[in-house]
Amino acid sequence: MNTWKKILADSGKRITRPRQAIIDALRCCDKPQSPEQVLETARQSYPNLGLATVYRTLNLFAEIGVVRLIQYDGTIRYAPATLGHLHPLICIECGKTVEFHGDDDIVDVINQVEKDTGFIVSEHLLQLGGICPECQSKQAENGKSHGC
Amino acid sequence: MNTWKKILADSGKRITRPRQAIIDALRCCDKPQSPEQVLETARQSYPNLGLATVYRTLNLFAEIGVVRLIQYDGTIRYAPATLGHLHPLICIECGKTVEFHGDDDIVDVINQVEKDTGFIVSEHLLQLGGICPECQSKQAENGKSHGC
DNA sequence: TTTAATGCAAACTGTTTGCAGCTCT
DNA sequence: AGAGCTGCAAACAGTTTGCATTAAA
Repeated sequence: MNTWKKILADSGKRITRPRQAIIDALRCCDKPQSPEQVLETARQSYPNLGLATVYRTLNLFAEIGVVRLIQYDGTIRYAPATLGHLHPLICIECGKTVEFHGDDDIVDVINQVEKDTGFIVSEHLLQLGGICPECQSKQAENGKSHGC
Repeated sequence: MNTWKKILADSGKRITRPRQAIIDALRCCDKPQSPEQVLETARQSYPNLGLATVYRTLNLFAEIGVVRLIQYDGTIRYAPATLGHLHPLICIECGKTVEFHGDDDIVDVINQVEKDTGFIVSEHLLQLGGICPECQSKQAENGKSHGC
């Protein structure tokens, strides 16, 4: 069974067509999307979806950990959250987002910071940005398309 | 000379009373603030400051690197940016923000990620959250005030 | 059948913009 | 003196909410 369905069911929420469409929309594209973009994409499979539902659903999904908020270009966007604690790596050319697992490594940073500041660190937000392999190739051969 | 004044002057911008008040407001409090909060604070020293000016000034300051945007509680707030590349560490109890220097340490993470993903990593966003020493003491002695 | 979830539209907040007057340099 | 900056108010965009209806369990 798909994990998000299980999480929803376990928290007493319903699995509905709109919610399916929204999850699919988030997954279809590698980029983090704004609510408006999610609406547009999701309407391809469920045409009379409403924007309010998108907002309500994204908030719900964020609460139960099915999607994650990403600070992207000064605004907050949404991307599916892989289980476990992963961090987004965003291509600054095409917006493609992949995830990486960096927790083990930043433990050192956190220990150092705790020692220096006296804080007890319990949360962290880590995002990286760079150029993905595809865009590196494109740049090398001077192409300049922007795909989704 | 204060650094922000130099940066402003060097980019051909003017040093005005409203801008002074806004910088002071950001510095008076350890917490990252919303534009509305900045307005309120800054009006204590410059009463007929307008909200539009706060927005324009914060945007300008962010562009030239005098303030930094911080994702705090789902919204984006502003804090003074210390020169050099520092990261915010935010107390989840009282909101107090201090900065730490973690670049040397996350170089390892970045190297690993580049090897794993093929990305060339050029930017990073790192924020930590936790409990500051003061709030640890307060918790220990069961106090529960929320100061600024 | 029961209650959560939805779609629509209206309300609301936060942010940007146009413009006449002001102020830094 | 002149360009940049400001305050005000109006415009705008993004997000939330109320309510009658629909659909999941």
